[in-house]
Amino acid sequence: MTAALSTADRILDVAESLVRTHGYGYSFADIASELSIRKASIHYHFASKQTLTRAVTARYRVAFAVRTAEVHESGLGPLAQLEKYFGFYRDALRDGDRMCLYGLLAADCVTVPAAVRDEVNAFFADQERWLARLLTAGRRDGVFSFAGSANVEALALLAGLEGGMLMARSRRDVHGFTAVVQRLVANLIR
Amino acid sequence: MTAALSTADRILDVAESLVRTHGYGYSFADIASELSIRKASIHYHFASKQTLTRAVTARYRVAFAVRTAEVHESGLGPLAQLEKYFGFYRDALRDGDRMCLYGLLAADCVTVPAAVRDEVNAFFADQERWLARLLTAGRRDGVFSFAGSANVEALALLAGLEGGMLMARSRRDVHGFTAVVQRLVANLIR
DNA sequence: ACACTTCCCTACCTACTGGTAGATTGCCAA
DNA sequence: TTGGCAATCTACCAGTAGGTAGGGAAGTGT
Repeated sequence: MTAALSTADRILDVAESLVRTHGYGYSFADIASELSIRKASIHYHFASKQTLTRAVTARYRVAFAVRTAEVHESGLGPLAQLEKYFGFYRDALRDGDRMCLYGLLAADCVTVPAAVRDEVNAFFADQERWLARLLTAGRRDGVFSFAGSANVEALALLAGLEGGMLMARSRRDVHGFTAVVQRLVANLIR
Repeated sequence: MTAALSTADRILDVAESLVRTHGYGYSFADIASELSIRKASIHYHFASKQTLTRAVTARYRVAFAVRTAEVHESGLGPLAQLEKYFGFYRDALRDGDRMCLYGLLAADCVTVPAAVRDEVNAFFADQERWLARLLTAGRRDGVFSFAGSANVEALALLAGLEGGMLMARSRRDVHGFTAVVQRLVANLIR
């Protein structure tokens, strides 16, 4: 039997979903109505919007770190690991108007408080590190082929993923994202 | 002697700048204070936020089309044309917190009115078409090398550009964008 | 039985949003 | 001189934003 979610967790869930559609422009009123509670109750659990948003980003970042670590320790080959990793993004894009939490918050980086922006950039740094390690290992094994630094290649892949999600969502075309991802992979293994 | 800008043009200029920093979350109050006029005066020239935003996007899209057409007719080789094209994005990212108008509006695609979203997607379609044509010509001439459809390759390049701008702005790292762009080019010509 | 804590509520605040009504100003033509 | 138009203003609207003060209900430990 699963324990009922605490109010704080339910707030985090809804907030995460709203950030992934509206970015930092999400509203407390929307969370409250979704959960059939009052706005003031949210402030009991999370003092401010900044606090709540940071909690959402931190939680998501940890969850993502767990999943990528599992892939790393899976014993799969570099190519299979990369495809699993890309699958995380594709899954995030599916169902509804959601996309990557951090991509949207990066778009709102002028509005977002510094503490949240730090969390966003920390996420990107995490992903860059993880990808660079995988790329380095894959090149050593002769699976991947690219010129220059693995860090830049990792950054380029991330840019392709985030930009691909952004455009696919706007155009309501998930297939376009899939095609872009396939191309990113193809460019690495040829 | 240059004619003084009309109020409508000055509103468009400021609105464009604000959209490129805040996305659709820009405000009439900010435009008014920047121009030392009242909010109501903006509504005299542009009936609604939707109208103004669409005017901004349409103007920008035409201006961009003119610049890309100039590159196309410049007589430059495919590689030089591509680098000039990428330069447009790099320039847009420079000075301040601005980035590509359409990338930000795509991020706000849930909030943005349909008429504006159509304009955004039309821009992406323009760019995809222009790039695909250049890529096709470049591959025919033996300058570019890529597998599969030129349309998908064009989409992947656009995704890399938009995502690269997004991340570079959030991380306050224009150099990272430059590195990503160089990598995009390198992946094409090897 | 009592105090304390947790949790959520009602009611309210100030600031700001896009938008409207109507008066005012200044120019230009008859 | 006067009428009319373009452009801008003041003053206001309803709606929403995040946030606060304080009350009440329920449970817990003593």
